[in-house]
Amino acid sequence: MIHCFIWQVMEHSIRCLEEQQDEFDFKYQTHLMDCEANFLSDISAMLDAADILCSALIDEELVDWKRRQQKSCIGAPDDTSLEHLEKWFTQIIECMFQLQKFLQKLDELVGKMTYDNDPILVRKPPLKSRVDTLLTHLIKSSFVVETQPSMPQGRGPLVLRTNVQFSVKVRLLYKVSELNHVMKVTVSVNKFRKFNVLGTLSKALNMAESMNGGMVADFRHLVSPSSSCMFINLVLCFVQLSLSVTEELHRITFQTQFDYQGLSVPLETSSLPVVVVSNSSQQQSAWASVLWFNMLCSDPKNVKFFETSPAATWPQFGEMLSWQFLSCGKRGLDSDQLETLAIKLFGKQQSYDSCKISWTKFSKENLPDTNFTLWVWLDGILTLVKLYLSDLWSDGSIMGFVSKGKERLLLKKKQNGTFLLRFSESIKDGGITFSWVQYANDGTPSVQTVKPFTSTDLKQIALPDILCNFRIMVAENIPVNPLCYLYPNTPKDQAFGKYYSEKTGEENPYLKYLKTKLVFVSKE
Amino acid sequence: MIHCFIWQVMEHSIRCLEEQQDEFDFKYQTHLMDCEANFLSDISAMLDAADILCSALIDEELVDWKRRQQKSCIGAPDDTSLEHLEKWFTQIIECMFQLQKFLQKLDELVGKMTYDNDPILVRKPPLKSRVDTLLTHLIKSSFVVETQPSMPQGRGPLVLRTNVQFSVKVRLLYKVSELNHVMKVTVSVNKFRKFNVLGTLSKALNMAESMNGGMVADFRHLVSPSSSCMFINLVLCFVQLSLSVTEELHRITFQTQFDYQGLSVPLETSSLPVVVVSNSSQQQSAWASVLWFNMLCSDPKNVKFFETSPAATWPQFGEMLSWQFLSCGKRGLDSDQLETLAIKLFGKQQSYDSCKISWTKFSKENLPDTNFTLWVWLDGILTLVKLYLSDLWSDGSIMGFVSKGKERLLLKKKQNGTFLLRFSESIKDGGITFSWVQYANDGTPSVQTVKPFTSTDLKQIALPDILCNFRIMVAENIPVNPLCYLYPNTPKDQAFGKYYSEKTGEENPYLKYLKTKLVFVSKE
DNA sequence: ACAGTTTCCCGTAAATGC
DNA sequence: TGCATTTACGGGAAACTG
Repeated sequence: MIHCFIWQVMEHSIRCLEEQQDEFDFKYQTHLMDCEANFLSDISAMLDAADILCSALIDEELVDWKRRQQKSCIGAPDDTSLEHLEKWFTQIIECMFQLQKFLQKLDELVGKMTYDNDPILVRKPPLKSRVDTLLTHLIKSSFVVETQPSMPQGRGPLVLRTNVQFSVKVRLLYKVSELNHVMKVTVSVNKFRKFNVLGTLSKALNMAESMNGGMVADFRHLVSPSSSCMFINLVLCFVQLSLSVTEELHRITFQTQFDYQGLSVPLETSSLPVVVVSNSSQQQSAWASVLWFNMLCSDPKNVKFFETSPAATWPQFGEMLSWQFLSCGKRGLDSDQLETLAIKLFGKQQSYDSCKISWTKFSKENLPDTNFTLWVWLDGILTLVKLYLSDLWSDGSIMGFVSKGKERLLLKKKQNGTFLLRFSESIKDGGITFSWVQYANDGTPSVQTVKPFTSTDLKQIALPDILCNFRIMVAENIPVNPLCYLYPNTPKDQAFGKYYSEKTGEENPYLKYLKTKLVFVSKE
Repeated sequence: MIHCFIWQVMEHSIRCLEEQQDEFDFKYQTHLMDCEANFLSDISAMLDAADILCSALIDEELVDWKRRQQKSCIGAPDDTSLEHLEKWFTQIIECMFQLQKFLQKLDELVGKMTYDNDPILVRKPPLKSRVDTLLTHLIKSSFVVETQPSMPQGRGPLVLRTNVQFSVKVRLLYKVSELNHVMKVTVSVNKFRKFNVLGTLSKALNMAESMNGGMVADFRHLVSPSSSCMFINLVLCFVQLSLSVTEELHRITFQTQFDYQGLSVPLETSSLPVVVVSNSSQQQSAWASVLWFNMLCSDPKNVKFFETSPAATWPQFGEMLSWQFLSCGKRGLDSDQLETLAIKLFGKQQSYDSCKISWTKFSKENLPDTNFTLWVWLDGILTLVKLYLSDLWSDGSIMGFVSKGKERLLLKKKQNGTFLLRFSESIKDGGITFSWVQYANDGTPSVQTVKPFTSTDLKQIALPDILCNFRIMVAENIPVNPLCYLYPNTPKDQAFGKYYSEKTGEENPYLKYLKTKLVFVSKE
């Protein structure tokens, strides 16, 4: 909303600037001799307007975009398109170049016929310098990382693995075809540990490679070289003593030179901090670091972030968690689910807004009665959802986060055969279980829970099929399926029918054989 | 048997040679002046004996050992220890060096006091030359590849993968501690395709590294370099047009220099042909090539072996197949199983001894009514046996290769619930199925077969557990296990009971949960 | 388009370092 | 010795290449 308004203002301001310029142009053509002083005043006024525009653009819009990009990296559904920014940067920069040209024309005129006290002699140089400063500032700011470093199949950006390709896009927000393929960008990685970028270390900005027409360079490959350490490394190691590899933040820096219209500006930008791992077993904790950094810190240069143990408020943390589920299963966490988690973390409270969770609690200390951390637990569930449960999760069929006590309360109020799906709290790599209510002959309800299914199980048989075919051997040795209604009262087949993979078995060519079916059974 | 005899003869001959030498030594000390001529004759006689010994050793024993090594590479249970050969080579070479020394001593004597027609002047040089020739021949022959190139986790030797380490041992059969760590060996690979050996291209022979005390060098890493082709490659490509990568045979050659006791001999030896693959998906056909080569060809230099389409006789082929099962499951193929295969290949015959199977039939042409070759079929079964059935296979509980017709005949003669295990003929990656006989109320037997289980199934549940828990839902919806006796009449639990993994389920910590069990069921 | 071949790289296991 | 980190590489899939 606010953005829309700002955009309108922006558009309007830029149009004004352009109109001013047209007017100026007209005056220049017709009345130059008469009113030089006026022109200079006009230019000055235009620069005042441009100053304001620039700071709106660079200090607000661009900063906002960078924050949106950061949040988007960790799963927030924010818009990160650069369309508007590119348009504005291009227009303002074009205007400034025009102004620069007018000032040059004035120089030529001055050369032809000058007189004492000519206001141009006195007032022009500071104007020219203002234009140069503005242009330089604009162009420097327009060199940005459009797509943060990421591995093609990685779970998210900003986690890189040695000896595996990654790509990153840098671009100029000033779109001018003359510069296409001309600017060479070089990359470097700060070397806490010993990393080198392999492959082409410099590459030309290339308009064609960008999806939306910007100028782009992409780079690949990070390797641990075999060269020996330098002394400087030892010092850094000392400073970083307590940090693990996945808490080491690295900046990938891009440098290039802007040479155009007589203006020469060295450009530099850098990625958000990246975490470098050597094996995919480290990706889980690497991603935790990326989440934590981008949730809490907007300064990409702050590579010492993890030296101070930073804490998050519950609202920040809950929102970030919700983004993770959004990324993995196209649905965030609802308020009940979030409350279950808040109670798990802080105990029952009036409000959780001022509760804080530390980095240590998130990813270092084990949860009570387990040998894994909060993040390991949640990430196991996220992985399970992503790989095997995304349909059910996005349907909202999985209550997921609900305490055993609350589960019992909920089910006991419902009809026989009502069940719900809940994530295991005691399984490290993600487990999902179901509980159902059944009534004894005397009408007393009892709630039963099955041993949680893990990714190993779900790889074999999809959860809807498990629910469909689950049987309990009752006393007479007759198998019975105790699941009828998904809580609160959706008939099982209505909730899951579309995912049953049954009908199969026909396509197999072994018609002379008896078909077998793999099913889970329980003995009561 | 024959070998034992030869060994005895060898031992004896060497002892004779040594005794002759002692005698000679004695004479030399006491009567030299008297009977030079006799000495020369003695030396000559000794050389005659040594000649015979050498050719027995080099042309027979060493050749036999090399053939045994070749067969052992493809799974034959042959002994490939080098103990005896090392002993004999060492003893003979030591003798020869002694002789050489005596002849040198004679030189010194001749220097002191010579007379015309001294027989030494005339007869000694040819003797010395014979000693040198023999020694050179012995030492050249004693440089051998003790362990053929293989990857640590490879399925067998002689298949190497680019960018994966392999090791190979070369050694001298002449054991002399003075040479330990002195001889540098260099490796090279003939470059049909563009391979380079990375890492240390030369390495010192090292006594310590050998398990049994010989001298050993091992090498690692084969990589495809990025350098461009040479013209010569084009020519070779043309010649090799119809050969696939896995039919390209490469020789790894080792060179070194023997310098000892004034004798200097350049040594060279090479591995059996190796097949180089770039991905494990090529290992199957690579191993087929290695099998075929080493079954049929004893000339390691014959890298053009696959240019002529070589055929094997059924006895050769069947034996080789049996070795494969021996390697994978500690039991070869019995005559019934081999006959089933022979019938499958050649139809019913009186004798299969003169039947031939071509390389094409083995590994190029698809089996009738399938889209895979004979080797792909067999290798799938071998893999299944190795990974999931080695116990049952080595127990002999798996009949495996039996035609459906014969199966029916066998079972119909047996009591109700008799079953047997058979490999699927129609599944590419190995499948095993069971068939059982059951009698209708009127006493007519019928044979039923279940859909084959593949490695995917057996990864989930071991075959003994499948047999134990298999149920058929009979009309009243009551599950019944139709399997009672393993053919001919072993009670099921007696054959498989020791492998049931049941009793488990206790160790899991989810006691509050209902335990589930994954089982295969069939509807009749 | 396509098949043979290689490259890429995930994830397990083992090795290495500290 | 135990834990943190890296290396090795099997095997599935994608990319390459004639």
